[in-house]
Amino acid sequence: MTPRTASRTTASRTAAPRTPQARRKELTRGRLIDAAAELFARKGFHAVSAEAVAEAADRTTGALYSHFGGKEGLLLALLEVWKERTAEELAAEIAHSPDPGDHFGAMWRSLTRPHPVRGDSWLLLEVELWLHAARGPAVGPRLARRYEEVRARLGEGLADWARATGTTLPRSPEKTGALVLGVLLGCAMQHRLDPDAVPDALVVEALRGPLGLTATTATAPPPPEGGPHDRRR
Amino acid sequence: MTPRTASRTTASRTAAPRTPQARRKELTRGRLIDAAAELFARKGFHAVSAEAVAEAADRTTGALYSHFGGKEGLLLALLEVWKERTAEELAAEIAHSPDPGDHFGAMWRSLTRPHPVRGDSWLLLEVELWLHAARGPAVGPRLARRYEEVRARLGEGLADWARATGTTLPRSPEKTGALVLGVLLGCAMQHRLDPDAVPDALVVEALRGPLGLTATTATAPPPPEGGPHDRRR
DNA sequence: GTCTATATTTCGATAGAC
DNA sequence: GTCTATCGAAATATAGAC
Repeated sequence: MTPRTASRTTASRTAAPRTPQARRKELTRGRLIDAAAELFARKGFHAVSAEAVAEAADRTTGALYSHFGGKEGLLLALLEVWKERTAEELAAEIAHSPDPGDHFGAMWRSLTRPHPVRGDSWLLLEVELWLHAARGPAVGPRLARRYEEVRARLGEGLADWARATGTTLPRSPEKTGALVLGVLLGCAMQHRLDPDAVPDALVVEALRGPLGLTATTATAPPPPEGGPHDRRR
Repeated sequence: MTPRTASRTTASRTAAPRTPQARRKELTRGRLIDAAAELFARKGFHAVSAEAVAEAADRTTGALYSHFGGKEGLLLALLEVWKERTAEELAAEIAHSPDPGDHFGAMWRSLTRPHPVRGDSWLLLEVELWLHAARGPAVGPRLARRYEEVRARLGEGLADWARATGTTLPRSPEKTGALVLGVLLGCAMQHRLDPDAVPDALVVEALRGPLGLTATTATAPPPPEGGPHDRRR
């Protein structure tokens, strides 16, 4: 690393910039993106004015337009940062706990519980971005690539675990990742509206299905005997 | 347009009204709600003006405010109609095909394929409404009740099927419905961004998991032999 | 009940000073 | 690069005619 100027061109990656101006620039960028993530998640993209975002970031609309060209550009930049962050967190989480039982529980909790840094708006932003992606061709392909990456990482992590434990995944890693991600997303959305309807244990146990494991495990006792099912909540 | 036959019996229910004024009123209501469903789904609630909705319904903002008091009221009315329609369709679908194999396939296709009457914006509106519900206390409890009803219907339909075939659901109907709905929703959202990543057969097969059926069935051939998994797309 | 017209506010985006 | 000031457009909601 040469701590030289490299004044005009794009600074090397997103590492710490050298000059005070570049520092200020990156700081402003980060503050605007963070504020956008918070506000877009809590109120929605179209319900938030560019001025509100700038104000929340302790900047003005001028800075916002100078950096991103407008609200739409800010959204795209947010998507990229969002993508990187999630990939990093996911990789760290997978590397951390090799047991998919704890792993699934951790993932589920990270989806449903308020996060210390990103608050409880994680799922809201995820869905907000999905809506924009499903509607417009500008955001669509980018978010599609992100989901593809998440599926791949997830699937490979599970494949590694299966290989290590001698098991065999019943499906390709990509398809396994798609199912796991689908269950997590669909259940998290229901959980958000009615937490009691989707207990933690239910999701964690159901996630074993895509891995080819039978659902009968230790956590939940099987139904007593003749009754077709229990109606306990 | 003189209302000659004032057959003013008590206007029973939401059936066809008697007087021309009432007819016109219900027609306007319906047109506004349909236009709102279409536009809210395609562009989002906050991105659509009240005037645009009224225009698409061949009415004016005055009529909209007279009926619903504003855009928010229109959204709430839409939610109620939406709830009834989905419940009816779901009940009809369940009653129609008793085999859950075909049943799941039909449900999945109805989620992912363009519908002749409601177009391809079904999922978009569903997610749009979810976002509003997750954000505001006005919409939240209403949509939560709707999901609860869908889970109950779904679960009971599956419990009936299980009882008829001698099988036993590994979980309560509510929990089974929650899992099935979760898989459908989460997979449909991925499918929307990248249809190839979530093949039809994958979802239909995976939906057997929550029913307690083993995944190895007729549709998909098991992996050849020693290979841990195939990487085919 | 519905329409026309409008009052009031707010938004997105830009120009120019520093 | 960032801020102040501002313009034109568009939004919500209302008032009054029919």
